[in-house]
Amino acid sequence: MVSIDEVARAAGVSSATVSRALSGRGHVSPATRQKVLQVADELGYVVSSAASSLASGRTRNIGVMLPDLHRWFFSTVLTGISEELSRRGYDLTLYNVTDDAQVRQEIFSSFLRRRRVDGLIVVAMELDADEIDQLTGLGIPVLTLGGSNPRLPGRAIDDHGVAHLAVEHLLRLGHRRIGRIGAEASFNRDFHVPARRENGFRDALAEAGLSADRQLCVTADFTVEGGHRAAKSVLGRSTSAPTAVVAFSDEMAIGALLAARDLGLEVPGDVSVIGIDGHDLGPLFGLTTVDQHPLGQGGRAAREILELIEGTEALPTDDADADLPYDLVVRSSTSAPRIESVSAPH
Amino acid sequence: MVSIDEVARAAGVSSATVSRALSGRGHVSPATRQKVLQVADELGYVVSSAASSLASGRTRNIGVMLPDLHRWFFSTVLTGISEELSRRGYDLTLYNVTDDAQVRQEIFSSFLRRRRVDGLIVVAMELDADEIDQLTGLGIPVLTLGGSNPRLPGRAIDDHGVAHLAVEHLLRLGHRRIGRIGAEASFNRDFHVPARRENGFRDALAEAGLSADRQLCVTADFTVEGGHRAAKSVLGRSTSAPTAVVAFSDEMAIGALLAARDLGLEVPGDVSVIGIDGHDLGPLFGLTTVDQHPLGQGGRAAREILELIEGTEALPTDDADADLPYDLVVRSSTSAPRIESVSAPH
DNA sequence: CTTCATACTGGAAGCGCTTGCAGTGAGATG
DNA sequence: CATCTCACTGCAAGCGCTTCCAGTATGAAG
Repeated sequence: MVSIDEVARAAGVSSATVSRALSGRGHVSPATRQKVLQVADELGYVVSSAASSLASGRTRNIGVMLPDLHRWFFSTVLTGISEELSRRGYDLTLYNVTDDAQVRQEIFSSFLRRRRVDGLIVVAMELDADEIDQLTGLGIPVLTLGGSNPRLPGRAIDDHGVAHLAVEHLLRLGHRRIGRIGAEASFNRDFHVPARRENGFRDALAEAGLSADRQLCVTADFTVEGGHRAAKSVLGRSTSAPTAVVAFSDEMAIGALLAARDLGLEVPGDVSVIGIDGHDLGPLFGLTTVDQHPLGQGGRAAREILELIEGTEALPTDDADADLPYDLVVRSSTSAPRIESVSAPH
Repeated sequence: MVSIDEVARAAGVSSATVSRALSGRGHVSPATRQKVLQVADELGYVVSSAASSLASGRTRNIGVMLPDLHRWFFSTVLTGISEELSRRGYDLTLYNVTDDAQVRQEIFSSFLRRRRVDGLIVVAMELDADEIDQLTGLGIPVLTLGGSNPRLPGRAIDDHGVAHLAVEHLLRLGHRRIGRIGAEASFNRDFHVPARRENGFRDALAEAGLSADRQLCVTADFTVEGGHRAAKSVLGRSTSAPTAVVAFSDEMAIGALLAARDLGLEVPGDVSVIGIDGHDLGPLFGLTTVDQHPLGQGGRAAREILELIEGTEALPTDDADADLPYDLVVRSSTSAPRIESVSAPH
């Protein structure tokens, strides 16, 4: 492995100058820089991250903490983060927090404290007070994504608004009996997300003079299987089945679509289904959804954490509280309910 | 941030002894070790990875390179690796290689050369000679998974055998017109995998005195959507449609299942479908598959790379060439073909 | 021509650990 | 009792960079 001294010797300068030429910090004459760059390239010199980190305190590495690689949303956000970071020359260290409490504990008390990262992006995790203390005690920028926490800066979509929009869409189509596939509170994941969506769901109904029918509201675990199971119980009702269902994730919505088929129900004829996320498979299933652009969220989070780290100027705080964008994408899984359901004659 | 010297002072020993007590290298009396451990814990001391790496040459960090986080197989393997590594106190740096040739080039020529990792696991990637040179030039253990390469040690399933087993299953059920959803060669991914499965497919047919019908063999991109599209073209044939289809991934098989439904075909009545992988959603779809246990593959790869790095004994080479295990899992997507197809009267 | 500011460069002091080496003391051996 | 062995410990030299500081040269300003 070639060291900075070899480059310095070959270029006829000091190692200090090589360091400055390569990092862009400090003054180096154009000619010298040119020469150093060329020599470094010829020799295949790449700075040792350990030595550089130790001397400078910078690691050029970002940590990403998330609760479950298997959910589409997380792997998509991670992809977005990863692409942006590699474009900017940063490495990515993954902290995949499992349901094992001891592993989780270990991540907070040991892994993160090795000073391996310059910044941390925490995706959709519910953190307790101790954990937040540990994160703030790290002395590095921490950004949350999709799980807002008053003590930590971060971005999230307006979960209330997202659910509200989904329900609104169904109401506008004329639905009045609307089911809901929500989510259970989970040890690892942010339980505020389902709670806020729940409120959006209820408020939208309330504004239309309706109230949520407890029997049409079930919970699942954000997965296709969970959504399938939950939908079966709601849609399989012999009496007063809903004419539409809103699922709090696209994966659950897809599960609901499959459940409807299994039950011999036509979508959207017998029942409309709307999800939240913007899943890749949405087009294939014709799924109407509220797209929250997870890939873009990841890229944006990456850009913002780098801004926090490298930013010469102060953070654009005016922009800092802006909610992330989301859009209703109408496909073929929603339509007006069959005429007999629209208004019950009295 | 507390340093090793502070721990040393508080414990009344030298920093050398603290280092030895915490790392377990060298001799430390039980009493001293006890004391150091206790003090370190009280002070919340965690070793600085940069300083430790620079001094020792070890990083306690493993790199994982894979071509696409979105495919179920990769995120599952990654989960398996991640769990095992965190259990062993290792960090994980992710190299998510995109289709962008420049990004890929950059990963090989810069990112990997920062000496940030003690070992590298390369999952299902096709590497050219230059890239392999660059990997071997890293001076660290490199392990491939699911994309065997003669110049790099690694594990893979017997792809020929896997496809052979899938076809065998269909043949045993009495199928004779068997379609195939294979995969296109891709810039990033290992194109030997589809090629070997193709051979397994053909050989199994040949052993039954059959040959592959070109018109029933299509390719896709390993995704649900791709499988859906491909299956539509094969199953939608007005004449001589296959009675069974083998897909080279479960995601494509699921796509095929959906396509069959869209076409009004019953599975397995009108057409049997079998996949390869062991996808989480297999049970939900009743998908018959050849399970290759990706989670276990990840864990095993992690264990092996650590063995390569820390291993006191030589690698158990007798075991080194063993293929990874796989199993036929029969569910409800395969059955005997309808009687009229079994043997055409002449 | 002198004075100053400024661009550029090199020397050298760390960054916070690990580990080779040497020293100490205690138990084992003859 | 002398000698040896060996577990234990501390000292100090790095690991390969970054960056402060000081020194030189150059051009501008007075």
